[in-house]
Amino acid sequence: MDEKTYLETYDHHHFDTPLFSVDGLLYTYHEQQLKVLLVKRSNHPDKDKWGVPGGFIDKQLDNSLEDTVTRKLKEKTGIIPPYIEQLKTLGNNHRDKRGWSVTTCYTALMAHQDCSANSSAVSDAQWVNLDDLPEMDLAFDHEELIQLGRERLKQKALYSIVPAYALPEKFTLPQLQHLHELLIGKKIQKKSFRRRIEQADLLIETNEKVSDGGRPATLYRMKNESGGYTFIRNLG
Amino acid sequence: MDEKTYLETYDHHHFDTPLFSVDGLLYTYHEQQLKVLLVKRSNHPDKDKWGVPGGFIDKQLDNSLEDTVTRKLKEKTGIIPPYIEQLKTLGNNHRDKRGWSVTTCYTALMAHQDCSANSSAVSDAQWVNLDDLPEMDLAFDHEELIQLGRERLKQKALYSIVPAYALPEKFTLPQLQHLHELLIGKKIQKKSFRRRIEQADLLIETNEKVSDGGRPATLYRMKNESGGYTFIRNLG
DNA sequence: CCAATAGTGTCTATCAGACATTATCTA
DNA sequence: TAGATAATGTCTGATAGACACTATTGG
Repeated sequence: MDEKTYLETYDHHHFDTPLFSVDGLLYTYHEQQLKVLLVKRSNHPDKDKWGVPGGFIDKQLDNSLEDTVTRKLKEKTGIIPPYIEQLKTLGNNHRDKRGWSVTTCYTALMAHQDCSANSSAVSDAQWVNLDDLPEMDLAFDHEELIQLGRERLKQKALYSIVPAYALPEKFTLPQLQHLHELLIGKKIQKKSFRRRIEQADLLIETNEKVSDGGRPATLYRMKNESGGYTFIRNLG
Repeated sequence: MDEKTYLETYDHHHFDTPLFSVDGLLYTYHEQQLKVLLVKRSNHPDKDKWGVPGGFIDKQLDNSLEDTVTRKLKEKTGIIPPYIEQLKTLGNNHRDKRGWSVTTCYTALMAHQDCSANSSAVSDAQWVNLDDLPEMDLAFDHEELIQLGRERLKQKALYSIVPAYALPEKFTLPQLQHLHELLIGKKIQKKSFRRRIEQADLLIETNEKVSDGGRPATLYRMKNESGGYTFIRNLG
């Protein structure tokens, strides 16, 4: 049989294909805490449990996996998060009651204020503090996935300023530093933190300042390419 | 409908599932060059072209994606490579003529000498120098995948000694350094390279030495946990 | 001896850690 | 002015880069 004939008679249902989904682990930083977006499942299995946004690819709508995760996250937040990166693909025969199942997970970051799920009209999506997850009995292995994403963010905090995407467009250095400290799990020397950011020229200083009870802090914006910058030496 | 009824009547063929495969990018170092294992495709599509080892999951044989890639690599090499790590999942509607297709790729390393594909009896698998790939017209997007894996290995070379898994069990520091230089694409200071490995106590010195025309070099073995060690400061 | 490769000594530059000091706001 | 928070100055320590030097083999 030549390839043309093969393709004409090909039916992908013949293959031993697992269930395949795409999940988006969307984190943000709000009120000094790290939060993740959860949605209430409206379908079986694990109906009515909370889980991360995600679902199946739509062969009509999506040209790539990135399209799928972007579409799913936009459905729940109203916007496309400014930072989306593939985390890991998990596949085995026990994570889903329906049998062999694969999920490709993405880590995403956005500002809390930019998310329409904050609206009181939305009841099937909410930001949840990561410390509160153990009591929530999430769907499938989603709690494990969220911890995996958090580990990745910790690494990012050690050698980049990617966590800044979890902040509003304009933010202060003390805010960013606190977020990094939260992710890394220990205090950072203020001087070290500022030095490396200044030397790598990653931020744009604005004229604005905001006060938090003491001397007002300068607001900064990220430069376009700063998310891709990696320091040659880690913090911690 | 309750969950029990749902699961009893569930048929995964109802879903808009893409084709899903697992690929193993297996690299090694031999005769001063970086090589990747290719196998000749025996089935459509892209029949008779060369590509990386991989295939579909087998719901009977595999409990996880790692099982799948391990099984596929063992089929072609005779052993399970000592280093296997997930690289990336690529999914879109144009990489496979059959339509929407997803592949989860793993990067793997092993010693050239340990691979039974070197046997003259094997004609459907071969190690190919990475520089020779452009002339080979590989199947699907496999050339791109191989470059992605190579990029990841370059990063590993900057902050770990993971590339050592591409060498025989016993190897010399000049061998390892040359492999790192190949991956990074530039010369490393001999002193810097040795210092960091010694300080982190990553290798076991053997009594044996091998000569390469000058003063014989000491053979070393990796410690068990050394693959997981990351330096806090990069080379380069 | 020389050529070749392995391995060390040592100086410098860079950058994170520590921590004291100064600056700028509000009450 | 006191209290709080932001931002800086400056010393130390760790470690990579540079490069000269010594060591050990074969011919």
